[in-house]
Amino acid sequence: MARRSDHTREQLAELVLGEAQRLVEAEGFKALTARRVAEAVGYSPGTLYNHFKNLDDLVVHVNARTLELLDGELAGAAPTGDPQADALALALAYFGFVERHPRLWELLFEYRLGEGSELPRWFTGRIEAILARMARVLAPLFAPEDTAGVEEAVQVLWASLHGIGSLATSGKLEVVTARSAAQLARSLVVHYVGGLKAARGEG
Amino acid sequence: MARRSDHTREQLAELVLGEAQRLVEAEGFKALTARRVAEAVGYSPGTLYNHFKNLDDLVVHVNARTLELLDGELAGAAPTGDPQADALALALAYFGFVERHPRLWELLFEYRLGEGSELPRWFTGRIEAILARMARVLAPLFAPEDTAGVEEAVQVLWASLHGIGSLATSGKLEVVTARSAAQLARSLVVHYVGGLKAARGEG
DNA sequence: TCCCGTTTCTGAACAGCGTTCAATAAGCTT
DNA sequence: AAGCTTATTGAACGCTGTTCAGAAACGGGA
Repeated sequence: MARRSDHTREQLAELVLGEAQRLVEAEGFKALTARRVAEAVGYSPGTLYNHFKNLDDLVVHVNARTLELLDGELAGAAPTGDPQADALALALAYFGFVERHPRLWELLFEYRLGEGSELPRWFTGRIEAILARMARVLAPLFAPEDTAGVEEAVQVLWASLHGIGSLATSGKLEVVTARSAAQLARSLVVHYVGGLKAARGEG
Repeated sequence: MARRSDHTREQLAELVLGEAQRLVEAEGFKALTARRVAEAVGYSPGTLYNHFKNLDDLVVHVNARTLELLDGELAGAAPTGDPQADALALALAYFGFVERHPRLWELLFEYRLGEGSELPRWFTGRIEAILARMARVLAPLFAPEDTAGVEEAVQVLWASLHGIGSLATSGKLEVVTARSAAQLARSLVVHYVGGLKAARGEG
């Protein structure tokens, strides 16, 4: 029996999250089972349920770490003030992350939680922090009071990048063509933001 | 024991697909289990494996039906010759379908097949037929010989619509705001196609 | 040092999953 | 009616998430 003095509560929770992350990166999220995580950390399956409500809860916490990673990646794309160039830099940084951590990205965005599991507020808050990065670079395209316009554009770009990543990681884009996800992202950002600029120029 | 004269091979396969579809529409794709489908059609679980290679195979066939439905929906959006208006009509028809059949759409695009299951060619062919609809309405925006340009634009729009649908059906967009998927699709199409037009005007 | 209350961990158990396959039943042909 | 072919069965295997009574380990006081 693993003795509880081996790790403090928090150490064990971190250990579990780390092994879960490793497991997903190595074998995809279908390998993330209670028994395999338990084996990896050297505790019994039941112990996991003393630290996480259920597997969905564990997944959410792994995903929180992934969001941290992603946010760090996006922080490397420093805004220049040109919305089109900055949005493109964010999009390319995003796909740099997807390419480096495809399976963590899958767990973050493709894993469907069970019916009983809602995303906690602290989690959606972290997503909003990432969206705020995009909002900042797009803001110059809109009138200062038009926050709804910025929000809409951010959501369109965010969802669209997500779609490109989704089809790319599931192999459903390569089936149709070998064109890379990053190239599609470039086309999306260049022309969508171009369309926004054109609309603003006319209005 | 169900007697084999109750249904011909094809009747039984159709019966299975119909009940599987009903099950998904009613309870989501997590309810699509071999035992429940078997119970619904009045046969034993093992019988399913005489008609389908495995559950993934069954899912692919249900999805083929869904693609049929979707294609029929999109056929209702008759092209007028104006790329922007026609692409928008296709996108709105697409989300009309997503709203009417969210769970079939989930099974089609969010269900991940197992490692051993590749999408059959007849299936990807049907998807390409749908993409061809979008290609036809976008073609006027490009030089006649620029098929690569059309292809890229089609894939960008297809993947982006997918992303909007994905975040919408998983509830990850409503969390941030109540703005509807269709409104985001409208913004995407209007400004992306607008950007394409602007780029063509300059080039 | 011993005891006791508290916390933590265990591992067997339960219900469900996809899938396989020997045995069985049903239908067709002669 | 007998034989042959095909379809169906349902038990079985190894997996899954999750629960919980019992056991083990710890911390504090006597």
